[in-house]
Amino acid sequence: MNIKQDLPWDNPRFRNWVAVARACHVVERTLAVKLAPLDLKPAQLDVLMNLYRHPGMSQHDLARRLLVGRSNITMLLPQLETRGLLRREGDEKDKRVLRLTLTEAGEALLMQALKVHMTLIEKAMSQSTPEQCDMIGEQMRRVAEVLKTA
Amino acid sequence: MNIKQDLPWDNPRFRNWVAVARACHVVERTLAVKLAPLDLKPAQLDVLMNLYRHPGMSQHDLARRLLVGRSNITMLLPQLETRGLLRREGDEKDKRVLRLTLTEAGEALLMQALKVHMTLIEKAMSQSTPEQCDMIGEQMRRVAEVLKTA
DNA sequence: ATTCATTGGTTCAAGCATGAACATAATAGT
DNA sequence: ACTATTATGTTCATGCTTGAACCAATGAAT
Repeated sequence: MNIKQDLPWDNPRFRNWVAVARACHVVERTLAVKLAPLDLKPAQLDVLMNLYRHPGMSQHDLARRLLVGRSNITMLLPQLETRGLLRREGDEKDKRVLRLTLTEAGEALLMQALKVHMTLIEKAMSQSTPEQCDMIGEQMRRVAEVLKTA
Repeated sequence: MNIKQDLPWDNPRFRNWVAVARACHVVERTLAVKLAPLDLKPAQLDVLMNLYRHPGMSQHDLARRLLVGRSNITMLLPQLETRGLLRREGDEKDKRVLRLTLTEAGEALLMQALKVHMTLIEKAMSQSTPEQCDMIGEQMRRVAEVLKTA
């Protein structure tokens, strides 16, 4: 009858998820600091990474991949475009969509930023064995999957 | 010599961390939606949770625990205070600090919000065995620990 | 063909988080 | 006792993200 009997803090799943969230927060924050010398924010790095792996993406595709709103992309891209890091070119077939590709400069900056990002992640995950690391990734992919229908 | 040889996407640690970040993002977003009926944001819930577990905290302590700037707390609290969810009272000994405590209403709302949060986390982590879950929590605590000195 | 609905993108106002600059209180060094 | 340093909290300007309203292009239905 005591409501405090099943408080979340006694629940392993809850306690452990809090740890996940905190770790993410710390990594994000640290990444922002480490990227500052390149004049890049984590969100912008995400854009460059996705365009590198999927050249010719539309803005809508990019938004869905980054889990953000379309308007966010609209606000984000001009900064990168005027810096000459990417190109936006209208699609021939469908005059609504804008195809996005990295420029040479964009790729070059991305490579620098990736080095920073990699180093950080290496350090963060250095405590886990490869098996543990894979297991974590596997479970987290399931989390995202499960919540798609929620 | 090929720069693409050790691109991050071929690195298990990197790939798996991306999964962690995405899962966090999805959970955060879903939580925001589920909390909307209570007129609570995730950040506000974090405040209530921490005050429940550590009554009499100062604003500075709260900020550090939430991994957030002090000014953020200053901006966040008035909303909750005017809603009658918490009290801010000056410390007797040290006239700089403000001691924070939940009100009855604050605790009541917290309990409702916790039910929502719990349900979400249960669903998210339902795919993991207790052992996997504990291992994940353990590794993530280490991540946060390792990056304190970075 | 002509509507009607859908889709890609933009604009805009509002809400949050941040960091720097500030004010005040406490403390340490002399 | 007096100055200098540190610590708590606030203010403010800036920038990011969001969601709703909007426009233009496409596709579907009759």
